[in-house]
Amino acid sequence: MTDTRWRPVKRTRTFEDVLAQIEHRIAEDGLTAGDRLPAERRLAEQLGVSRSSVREAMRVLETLGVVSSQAGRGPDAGAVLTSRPDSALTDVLRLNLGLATLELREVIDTRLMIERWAAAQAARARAGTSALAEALKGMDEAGSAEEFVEHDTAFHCAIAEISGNRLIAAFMRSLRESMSRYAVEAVERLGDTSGLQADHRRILRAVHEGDPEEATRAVTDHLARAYPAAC
Amino acid sequence: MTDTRWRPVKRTRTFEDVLAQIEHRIAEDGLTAGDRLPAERRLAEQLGVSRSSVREAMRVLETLGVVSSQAGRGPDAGAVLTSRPDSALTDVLRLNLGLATLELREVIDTRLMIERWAAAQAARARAGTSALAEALKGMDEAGSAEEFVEHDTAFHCAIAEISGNRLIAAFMRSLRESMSRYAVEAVERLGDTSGLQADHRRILRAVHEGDPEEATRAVTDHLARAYPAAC
DNA sequence: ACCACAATATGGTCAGACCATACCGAATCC
DNA sequence: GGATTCGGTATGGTCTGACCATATTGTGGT
Repeated sequence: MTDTRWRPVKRTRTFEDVLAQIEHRIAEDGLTAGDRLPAERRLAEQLGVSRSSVREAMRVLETLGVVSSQAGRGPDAGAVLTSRPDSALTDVLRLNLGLATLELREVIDTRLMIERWAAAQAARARAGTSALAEALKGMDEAGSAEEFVEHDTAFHCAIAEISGNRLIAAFMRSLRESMSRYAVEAVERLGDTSGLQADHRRILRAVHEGDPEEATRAVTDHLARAYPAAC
Repeated sequence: MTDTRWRPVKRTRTFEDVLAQIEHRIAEDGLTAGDRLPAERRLAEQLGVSRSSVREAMRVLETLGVVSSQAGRGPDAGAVLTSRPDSALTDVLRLNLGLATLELREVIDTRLMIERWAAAQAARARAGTSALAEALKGMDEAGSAEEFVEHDTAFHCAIAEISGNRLIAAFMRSLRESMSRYAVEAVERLGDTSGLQADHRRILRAVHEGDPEEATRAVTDHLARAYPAAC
């Protein structure tokens, strides 16, 4: 008991230090999307760590959707700061769904919350309903459940885009992607999609005419039809 | 042109293959939180790749909140499957806010959406208002803006917990954490917190009495007071 | 039975090498 | 002079092998 000193319970791993340094530098230097980070070897030298640790930090940043790495030479090469929260959110949701720690019910409720909000906002914005009409046409012409769901996703994501909130739009896309498997199953179980299409047309009309309350109601009814067990 | 064959535009990096394999195995074997993954060296051998690639994949999985690595030996050592979407969501939001690609307005609107939903659900659940009362007391006794915000966060997160939806609760926590800096600024700018506390008491009353509509209104008014510019 | 200590399995880190990619620039050819 | 070709070079991607830190497990002595 003479030489063993207590240490902080949680030691920080090297790559975590690197992460903190990089994030600090981003805040300090006011770096934004498009700016380049130093090369891995250079960063390793600057921080006095091995390249492996820098690389692990890069993987984390890439996973979080804030850097994009590109080999080669020139202005586009190296680690460039970006901002793609989509894939990160999607991965988080998909993997946690796969581990069965989130129940489908929770995801569907979340989706309902977002769709209601987005539809109301879109009705207030009253812009760009052409994307909605196009998705509607795609669903009409769909030959399989997968194809139908694909355009259905486009329809609902377009509403979120129109709402103007990129965070919510990204979250919407992630939710749809992570549960696309279940959506296909739901459509197949339903068989007939004419009811869903009637709902879609009602939503489109409400958005086009700028009626937030009706849009909210329409979306609520739509999801109640799509997921009868959960709602 | 005799031997150079075209390759798919996007080559997959080794660690991405490893990720896919692991995710596939999770789905295939029905692994859930608590189960262990093979050791890094063993996994590398099984998949025929280097340990570095396996480690980079582990970093990604850890970032996404689905594995937790522990050195040493025994049943708790190694890579264990978990499910902690919180830190992953928080990091995604915080870093993307830091890159100024998400505007504060978008985050606040998202928060408003979630809080309205959560308050209504909590009022329907009518359970566990003791955590709310405790947070309220903490805010009363707070000596600084930081301390006030800390208990304020606890209050609002508790509402999300009561709602019973873990995904939305996790998202709420992440939103609060990633914008805690701005919350402190807002409280300091406001100076007097008595108005906020009156709002909190009104929210608590609505939840306790099981009045979803009043809870929604109370939350809306509260956030309008907290972020006057954004609402 | 207990305790001290070695063995071992695990993640964490490092150094150095080599490959693949893509730009840059100089040499070459027309 | 302009276009083309080809080597140089900076970058990320991968591998190997070693060593360290940590924590359990086994073993031997008391």
